[in-house]
Amino acid sequence: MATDHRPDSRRTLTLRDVSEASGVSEMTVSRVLRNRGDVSRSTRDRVMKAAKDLGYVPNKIAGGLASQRVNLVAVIIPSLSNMVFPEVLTGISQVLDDTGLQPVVGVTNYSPEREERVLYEMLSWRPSGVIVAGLEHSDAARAMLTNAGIPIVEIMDVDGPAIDSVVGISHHRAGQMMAQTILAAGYRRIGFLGTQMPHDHRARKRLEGFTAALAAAGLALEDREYYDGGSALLKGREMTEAILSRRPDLDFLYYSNDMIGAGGLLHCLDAGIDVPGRLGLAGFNGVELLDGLRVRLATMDACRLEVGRAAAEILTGKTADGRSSGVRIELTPRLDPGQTIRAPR
Amino acid sequence: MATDHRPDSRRTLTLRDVSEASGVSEMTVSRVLRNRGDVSRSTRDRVMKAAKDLGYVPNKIAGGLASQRVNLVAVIIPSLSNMVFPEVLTGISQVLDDTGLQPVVGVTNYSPEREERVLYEMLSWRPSGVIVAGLEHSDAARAMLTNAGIPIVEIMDVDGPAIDSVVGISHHRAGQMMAQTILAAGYRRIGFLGTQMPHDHRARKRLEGFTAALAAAGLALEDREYYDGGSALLKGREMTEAILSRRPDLDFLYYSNDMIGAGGLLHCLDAGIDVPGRLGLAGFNGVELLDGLRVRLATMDACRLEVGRAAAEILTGKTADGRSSGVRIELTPRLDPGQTIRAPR
DNA sequence: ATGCGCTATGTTACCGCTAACGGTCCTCGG
DNA sequence: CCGAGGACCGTTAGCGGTAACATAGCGCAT
Repeated sequence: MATDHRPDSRRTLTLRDVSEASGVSEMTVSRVLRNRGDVSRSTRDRVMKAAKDLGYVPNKIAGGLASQRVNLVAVIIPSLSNMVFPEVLTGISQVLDDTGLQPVVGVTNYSPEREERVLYEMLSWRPSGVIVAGLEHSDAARAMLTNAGIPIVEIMDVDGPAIDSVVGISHHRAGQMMAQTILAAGYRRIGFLGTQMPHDHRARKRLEGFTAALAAAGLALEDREYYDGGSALLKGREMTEAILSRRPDLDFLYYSNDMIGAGGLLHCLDAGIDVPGRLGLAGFNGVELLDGLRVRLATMDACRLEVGRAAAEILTGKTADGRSSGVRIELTPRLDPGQTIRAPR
Repeated sequence: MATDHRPDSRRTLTLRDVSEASGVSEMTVSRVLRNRGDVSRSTRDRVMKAAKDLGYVPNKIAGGLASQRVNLVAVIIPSLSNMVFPEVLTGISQVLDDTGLQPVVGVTNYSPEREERVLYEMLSWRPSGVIVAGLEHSDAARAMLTNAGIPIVEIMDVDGPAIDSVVGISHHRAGQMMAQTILAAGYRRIGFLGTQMPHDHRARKRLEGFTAALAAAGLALEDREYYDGGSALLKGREMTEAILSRRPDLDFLYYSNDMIGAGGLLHCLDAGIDVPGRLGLAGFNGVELLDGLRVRLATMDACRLEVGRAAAEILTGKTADGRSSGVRIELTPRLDPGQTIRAPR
């Protein structure tokens, strides 16, 4: 650094400074500041005052090393721009706020390599727990998680073996359920529009469940359209126009997420297409945005907030039996038919 | 914790384990793992192999205490659900990824008390820098920042005195600029729709700049509408309907953010209102979402990505003169007239 | 041979805090 | 009056690394 950052040219404060200022031992100061152990009311007040006057801020680095306990929870998610994950984070924070634990977020950008790096980085801070999105990890990442010696919660997805605890929904079944609903409504020529992300396993599983249900009815997807990057709403519009001009006979479009679904819906409304009569639409995630559209898009809620809360509760031992590992919670997504799937016939 | 988390019943590994496994001193292992100092090729390889085989993960708590350096940058923002902040974060990450520094995010929910708490918590980890949104802080928070002895960058806003460095735009001028554009287009009966957030100082400053420019032209806001919580898009719709039914004579609506602006635009389109002929609209932020609408909303880009990047560059000393404190960067927001402001007359 | 400079490695002394234990009063029942 | 037990506070010994300073070995010019 090129410049000085000691406004008052003092080195940073330590417990010793507070102890000298208040005339007690460092240990007593430590006890006061952590609110632990017996300290008389009078000394407590004196120490508190001294600490505040000096502007003392404890050093958790030193504290963590000494106590072998760190009040951090590593939260590893693929992205922050998806809106789904901030909502999960909100759930986590809600629960963690009451405890001493603090979430630290790492973002992987859907890259296994980055996940590995981020995880390594996080674990090197010796957090007291890890919440990580998804069940798919590199071998190295899996090994790190297994050997970390702390509770691990994999979230968002329950379709596969868990390392320790797991909280989420079955995306396979979610896709299935949506397909069955669509079929029950009489739609038959179905197209899919999704993201070009090989590492979005949950989207993949939804599609697998979806096509499996179609296959069970002797059907297959008629057409697909993928996108990559850019404004999802705009892409949804463009892709919808593209797929419909290619296959005007399609009677249903299944989108891998609500954002492109909303784009598609906007296109259909603008183009004067009869929704849900001639064409049905459905997305996934139950994003708040949809509430603002004139026509409500059919969607499925992935219980993001609840997933976050449950994961945090596991780490804090707030489970039914107080266990903080080996817990498995499968939530059931709610299917909201909105106004873009016609009534079953 | 109720359950055991030592799959292999070993305590967690330390440098000593690696040193014993590779037959060199702990110091040499430390050098290898940090890639610092001279170590022969052969021992380096041996140590690396041992570390990998054991699955050793360094303990940054101990390392940080010993070296008095912590590769963390505290990033303190009001919210994650605003989309603006994740984008700033992206900018920060882009720059920090190349350095050894790692961002740690704290969220304040626009509450000064929470900001103070989060800041205290963050500083207790002794980060090597702080990036904090806004110039308004409690006295205690300001004192902590001043005395932390590390570079501080306040971002998003330059209208006011900075503690150390600052990167952002002038929201006052942004509001002014928008008002002038609107006036130049001939609109005269102007309404405002915004959030009910006393602590969103940037929104407040925009509105102040906006009304100041109106006043300079002898005008004032004709009506206002505020909301609080819920889906911004929907609220935008509802508020727009409400304000227009109350004051059908308004010829322009200025929104405090793009999300409610987009909601308003959708309402107008659905209601068949002539935009921008009879009614003009404008928002703020340049969110990606707008690209997906049939009609592009007038907006102003707050240079979020650039703000994040510049802030991170200051902390890493990547400035013109290598300084990492006392830097001031004012960016100029771009006004995008979109298709909801008519041509100047 | 001598000593210099370099590379490669080891030793020592902490970093700031807390767990664990010890000590000192004081109270109070027997 | 004594000892047990509690309230309160101090002392000691690390936690797992790293900075800073040796130290050992080697090639090479003198």
